[in-house]
Amino acid sequence: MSDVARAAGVSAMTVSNVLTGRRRVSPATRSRVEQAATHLGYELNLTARHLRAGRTDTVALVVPHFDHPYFGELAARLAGLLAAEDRHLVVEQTGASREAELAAVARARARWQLYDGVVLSAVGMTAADLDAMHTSVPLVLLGEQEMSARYAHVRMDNVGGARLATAHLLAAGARRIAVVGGAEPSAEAGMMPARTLGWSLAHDDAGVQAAPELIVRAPADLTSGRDAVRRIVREGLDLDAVLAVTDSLAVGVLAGLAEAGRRVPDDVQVVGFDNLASSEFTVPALSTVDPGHEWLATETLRLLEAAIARGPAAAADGAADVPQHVTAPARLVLRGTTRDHRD
Amino acid sequence: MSDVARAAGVSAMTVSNVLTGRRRVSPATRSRVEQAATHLGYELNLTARHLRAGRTDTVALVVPHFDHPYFGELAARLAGLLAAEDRHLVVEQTGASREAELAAVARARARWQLYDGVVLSAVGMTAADLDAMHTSVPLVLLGEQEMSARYAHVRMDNVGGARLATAHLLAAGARRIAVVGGAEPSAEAGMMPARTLGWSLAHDDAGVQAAPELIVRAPADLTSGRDAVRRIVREGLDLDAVLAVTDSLAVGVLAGLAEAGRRVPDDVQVVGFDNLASSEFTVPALSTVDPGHEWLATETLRLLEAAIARGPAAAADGAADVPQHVTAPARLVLRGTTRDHRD
DNA sequence: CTGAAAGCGCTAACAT
DNA sequence: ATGTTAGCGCTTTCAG
Repeated sequence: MSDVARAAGVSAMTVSNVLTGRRRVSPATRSRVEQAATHLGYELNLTARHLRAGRTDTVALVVPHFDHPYFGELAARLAGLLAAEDRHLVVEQTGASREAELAAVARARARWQLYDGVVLSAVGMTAADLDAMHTSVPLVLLGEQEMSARYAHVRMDNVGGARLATAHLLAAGARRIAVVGGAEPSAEAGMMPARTLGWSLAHDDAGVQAAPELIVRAPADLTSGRDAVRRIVREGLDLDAVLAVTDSLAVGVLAGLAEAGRRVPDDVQVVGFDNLASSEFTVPALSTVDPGHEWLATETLRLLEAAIARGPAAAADGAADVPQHVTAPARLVLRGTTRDHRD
Repeated sequence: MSDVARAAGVSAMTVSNVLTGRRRVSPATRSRVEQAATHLGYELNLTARHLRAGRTDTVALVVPHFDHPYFGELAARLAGLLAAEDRHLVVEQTGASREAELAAVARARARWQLYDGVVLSAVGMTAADLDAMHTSVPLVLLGEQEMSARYAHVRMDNVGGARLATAHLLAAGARRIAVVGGAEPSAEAGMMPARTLGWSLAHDDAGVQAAPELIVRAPADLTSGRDAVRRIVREGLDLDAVLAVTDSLAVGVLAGLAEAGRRVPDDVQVVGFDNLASSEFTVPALSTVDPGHEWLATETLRLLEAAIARGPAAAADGAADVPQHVTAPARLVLRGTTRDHRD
């Protein structure tokens, strides 16, 4: 920068002023500076500006794995909202497992200071892990960990959404509903247990006995969805519907059912959860639970703004002005993998 | 940091030494420092370190849009490779259109200095745009722009891949092959023209007349794939196969064909291009061109390393040691949307 | 093994 | 409208 200043015959301060536009600079000087800058191929050093300013106008979204469409969609939404105020979004990855997440978070404490705020989507961390994590960086948590009082938290209505979906299947006549990606039902233990709880509650609501052997454990990916169906078929389990706890699983389930020659929705109905953009385009089109994407993104940023406003200092202590915990409203999207109600 | 130093009764320098491990520190001092740091909740300021060091150990992948599975997969691969050497990957988005890309690139010149190197995946920029873009940041280009001599460039074999796929369709008996996402055939004008050229050349190879009315223009997304089929059906166009220039389009095409009651592959065969992870799970499973993902990621980083080693200074001038341009080898992956050869 | 000084490149605050 | 000074928080270099 001083090179440019020298070339233009002014001080570094004036160059800075031209670049930021913060102070009035006479047109003549301005153009001399601009010429000199172009001529020298000068590029502002943001690292230095950030150090000086103590802020970076950048928010990070930290996700378990880059390669998951859900986070891509979320990132795009957040980036859109941030761009409107001239701020940037960068996406970083932790690495899915609890261990990887903890390691990443440990390393990240320092790293996150590079950002004005962080949206952390943690899948493997427990509430205890979160409490052990101290960071002064304004943070919003996304996901299904138990609430940590120290950080703002945005979550989906997993129980409600799964309950809605299962209720629809039951109303459409299904009586043997497998929950692929299921787990021990619980509102507290993560996404899979919560969605399984919704499945279970819907059965109670309808006065139908839920069959525990239809809880099919599976990681939330495409391959596992197909494998789950193969397993079900191999074991000769009777079923007339599937609640897949994620759309990725549902896509795998559809592939598995096709492979097994089961017709969807005539023989087996399927409902997913997430309403990914691609889910409208499966054959048949996937019925699914929409977790309230827009709402989630907007609310996440609102809470992050609040955390940033509270200041990095306050982020760590349970200030009077407590971080909020909100739940997005889920909504059922009916397409071609379910039959109509019979009522 | 000076706070920690004071609390531990040492100098800031010693704190730094404890943190970096670069110099020997006596165990006693080390533990005093560590205690003080934990006690004060001290977090190293990376911005300052980066300013001082002139490097950030971070590489950025800049993509048109977060919400595209192809880039998610690429990012995951690059992150994996980088993590092995304790370096970080962040993903940023430009915004798909040429205008957005140019604006982003203009703003980005300064921004990219935050990184040791940048992998830029540009879809809308022309060679002229690239030449107009001066940056001292080590850069590798991904995509189908004409080669810019100034930057290393990794591309897919679009022409070869599409030619391979089309040849297979022709050999399997198809004679009316629509190219969805097609364009004026050309090796120079971007991904769509290149893949359309492959389609055209395969016809020449087989001595079959390619029907120009079967070039169906469409942006590369799911909806457009379905819309393209709807248009084809509405216009009563005769066809027995589709080359979709991306897997996303192909998925939309499959949805459109299902909607129109055309059986795949009996009535219409379909081949995509990209081999996304999800493409194995369509019904029927999508036959597609694999652009050599692994190879692409590895090669990209190799070239980026070279650019970084050449140094930021050299990035701008056409040094003796010229940046390289490489093309990944494409491979046909046959699954359920194509019929077998009849030869 | 530890410390003091200096500076990375920028900009707020205070001159002029 | 422009310049001077000082300092953001770290680490390299040179001294002890």
